[in-house]
Amino acid sequence: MENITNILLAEDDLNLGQLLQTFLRSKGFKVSLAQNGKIAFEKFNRDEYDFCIFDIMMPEMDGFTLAKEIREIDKKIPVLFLSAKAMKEDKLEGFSIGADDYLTKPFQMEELLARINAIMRRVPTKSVEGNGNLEIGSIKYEPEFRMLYLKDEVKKLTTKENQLLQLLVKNKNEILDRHATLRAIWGDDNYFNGRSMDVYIAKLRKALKEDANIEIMNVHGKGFKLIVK
Amino acid sequence: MENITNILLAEDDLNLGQLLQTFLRSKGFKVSLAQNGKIAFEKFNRDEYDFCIFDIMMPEMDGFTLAKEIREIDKKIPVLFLSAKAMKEDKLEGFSIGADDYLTKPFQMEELLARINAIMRRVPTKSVEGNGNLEIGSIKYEPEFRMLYLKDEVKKLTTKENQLLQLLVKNKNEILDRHATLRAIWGDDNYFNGRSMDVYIAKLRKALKEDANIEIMNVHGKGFKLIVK
DNA sequence: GAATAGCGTTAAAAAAAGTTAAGCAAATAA
DNA sequence: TTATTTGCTTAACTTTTTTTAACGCTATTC
Repeated sequence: MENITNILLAEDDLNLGQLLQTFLRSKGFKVSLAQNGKIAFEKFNRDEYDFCIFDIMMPEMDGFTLAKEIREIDKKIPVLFLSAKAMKEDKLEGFSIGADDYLTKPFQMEELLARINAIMRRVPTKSVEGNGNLEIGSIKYEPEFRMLYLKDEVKKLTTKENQLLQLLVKNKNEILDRHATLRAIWGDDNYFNGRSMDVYIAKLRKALKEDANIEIMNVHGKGFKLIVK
Repeated sequence: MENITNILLAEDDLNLGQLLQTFLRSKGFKVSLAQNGKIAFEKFNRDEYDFCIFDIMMPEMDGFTLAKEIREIDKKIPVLFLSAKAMKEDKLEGFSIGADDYLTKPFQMEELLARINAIMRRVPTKSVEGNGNLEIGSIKYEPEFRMLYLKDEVKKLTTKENQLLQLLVKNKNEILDRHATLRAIWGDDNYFNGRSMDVYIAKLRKALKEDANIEIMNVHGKGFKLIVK
C-alpha cells in the first residue's frame, strides 16, 4: 500500500512549471503538470489527487475559477495558490475560496516544500490499514502494545526489544542493515551500541525460539534477516 | 457549549500585541496576550488553547524555543510564527519545528485572519463529545472538575494528578516526553521532581487499574505512554 | 592457516523507573 | 486558636531496562 502524495500542478509558464515538477518529484511527490486551468480540471476529474498547486493567472481557465470548480466536487483537498501579484485583495479572495495557502512569486522552492508539508500534516491519511496486529509464524505480535503472545506466556517486550523486532518484521525475509538499524534505534552507530544490539538479537532469538520455523539469521558484515518458513 | 477558538499570542511589542488582540477579539476569538515566551509557556500550561501565534524574537524565551517546548507536550496545536525577518533560514526552521504558517512583518491584519481560518478549517473540532468530558477506556474523566468516575467510587484528583493525567490523555497512544512534562508541570526538570512524577504515575496507575485495557507504559529514558486498547 | 574483524552468549554493572512510606507545610475543620 | 486533613516532596528500598565486559566461536582476508 503506497502513500505517495499526488500533486496536481497548474502553471502556464512552462519553465517554472517544469522546474517545480522536477523539484517536487525529487522530494518524493508524484506531480502532474497542466498548462492551464481547463486541462487541470480534466486531469482532476480523471485521476486521484491529494494536493493542488494552482497559478492564478492562466489562459482558458484561471486558478480561482479552477479552485471553485474543484471545491464543488471536493471540499477537502488542499489548495495552494501561486501568484505574481502580491495584492491584498487577490490573496484574500484566494483564502475566501478555501485556499490553504498563498505564495507570492518569486518564492524559494524550499519554502513551497515546507508549506506543502505543513498542510499535509493536518490531512487525515487515506490509508487506515487494519489493526496493526502481526503474525510471526505462529506467534502473535502487537507492536503498539509491545506484546508477544507465546504458547504459554504473554511476553511484554521492552522498548528496545520492540523497536528491533518491529524493524525485523518490517523487513521480513530481507536483510535489515546493521548500521542503519543502529542509527535508527540507538541514534548512533558505534561499537558499544553494536554490541548492545547483538545482546538484543540474542534476547529476541530466545523469545521466538518456541516456533522452530522462525529464525533470526546473521548476514556477516551486513545485518540480520528474519526468516519465517 | 462554547466553541470559541482560544488564541495564545506571544508578542513583546506591546503596541502590535494589543493591536492584534483587539483585532482578533473583534473577529470573535478569545485572545490571551503574553509579553514573552516564558510567560506564554506558563499560560499554556495553565489554560487550554486552540491556536498559537508567536513572535520569534522575544526576551526571556524566543518563539522557536517556546514552540519546541509546547510541541513536546502538544503535537497537534497549530502554530503560526510572526517575524520581522524574512530570512529563508528562519522560515525553514519555523516549518521544521512544525509551524503551520509563517508571516513576515509587516502584514495585513486581514491576511493573518485569513491564514488562521485556513488552518483552523483542517483542525478537528475539539468538542467531539459535546462537553469537555473524556473517556479513558470505560472510565469517565472530567479534567475541568478534576474528577475520575470509577466503578464504585468518584475519585477527586489532586492538581498534580490532574495535570499529569491531562497530558497523558492529550498524548494518548503517543509518548509523553519525560523532560518536557517535568518542565510543563513542575517548572523544572531535575532529579527530585522526576522522582515526584514517578510517584504520581504510580498513583494514576492505581487509580486506573480497574480497567484492564488501560495502561500507563514506560518508554525507558523517553517518557510515558497512555495506552487504551 | 594465522590474524582479525564480526557475531553469540552470559553475566555483571549501571541507569532508570516502581513502590511504599515518612516528613512537612498549607489548607481546612473543630 | 489548635487539631486534622490534604497535597506534595523526599527517602529508602526494589525491580526493570539497558549497557558494558568477558570469553568463545565463526567467517573473511592475506
